[in-house]
Amino acid sequence: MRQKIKKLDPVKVLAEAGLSPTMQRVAVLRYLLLNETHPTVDIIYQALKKEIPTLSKTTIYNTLKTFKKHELALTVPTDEDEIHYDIGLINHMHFVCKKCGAIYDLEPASVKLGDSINGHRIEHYDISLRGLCKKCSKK
Amino acid sequence: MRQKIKKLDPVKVLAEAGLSPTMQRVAVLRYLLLNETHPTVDIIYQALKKEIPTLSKTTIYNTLKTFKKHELALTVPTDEDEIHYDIGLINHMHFVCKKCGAIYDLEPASVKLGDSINGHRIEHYDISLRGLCKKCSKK
DNA sequence: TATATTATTGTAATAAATACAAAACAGGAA
DNA sequence: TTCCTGTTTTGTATTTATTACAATAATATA
Repeated sequence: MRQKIKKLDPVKVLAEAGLSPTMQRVAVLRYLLLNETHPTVDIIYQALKKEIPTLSKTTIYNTLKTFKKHELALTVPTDEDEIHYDIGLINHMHFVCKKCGAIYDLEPASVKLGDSINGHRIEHYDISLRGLCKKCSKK
Repeated sequence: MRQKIKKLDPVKVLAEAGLSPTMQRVAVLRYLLLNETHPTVDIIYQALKKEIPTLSKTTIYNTLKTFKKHELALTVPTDEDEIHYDIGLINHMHFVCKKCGAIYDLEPASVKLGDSINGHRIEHYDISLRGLCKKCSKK
């Protein structure tokens, strides 16, 4: 599934989301499309500063917040204090290793405690749903 | 399911986890058992300071970290910057409202985008698995 | 009781994230 | 093109959640 993702054109994806394709947004989106590393804000900033020397960290924060609102990016819950981001164009499951902290992408599938997926043993899971709650959708 | 949880004795639960039942730990655990509010560190601190005036916020941090390691507590991924905690003795699903931020407990069930559960419309989901990854379990 | 280990406290430090205002940029209209 | 308006980026200053650490207190063990 990553292969399909990697071929997407950041400029087109931004246009479809109704966002102007500024150099900074294109760079951040391309970084998310091409990398499976679930980067933090700082990792993205350090990487892109090389190609855009005037880049500001605030821009990365703004851009990711905008992407998240438009569902182009999402945050991966981990036990660390820094927030990890991933491309949001497909639905993932994530496996986070308790020991080394590595984050793996998995195809959505039903899960049970004690099962293994791709050799990763599931000791715990969080299923977190988002949307409009009953009260808010009545308004 | 909350009803069963509420009747648990914090002292016994701590003993079973191999943790000494200090006044502070009992208070934090009881708070998590009795409240369905998915509190932050600060909310717990403000509430317990009334009964334990010498309480330190660092203790709440330490205690929750210990609880998490022993799987008595878990963190609920939200889009806010403060971490929300919940009792970890049963497996939950959580629904987080994008508009009002409310967090609901749900019974684990299979989910599909666009479905509704208890009137809450699922627009997005994160399935986050934890455990030992393939590499780490080989060592 | 005495001793060793563990837990708590409070302050100081860290660092992630935000607020804000100025400058730069993009896109549309004339 | 040129002007105009709203949007985006930038950089600094600020906020605040979280951690580090060392001293004190409490707990468990012999």
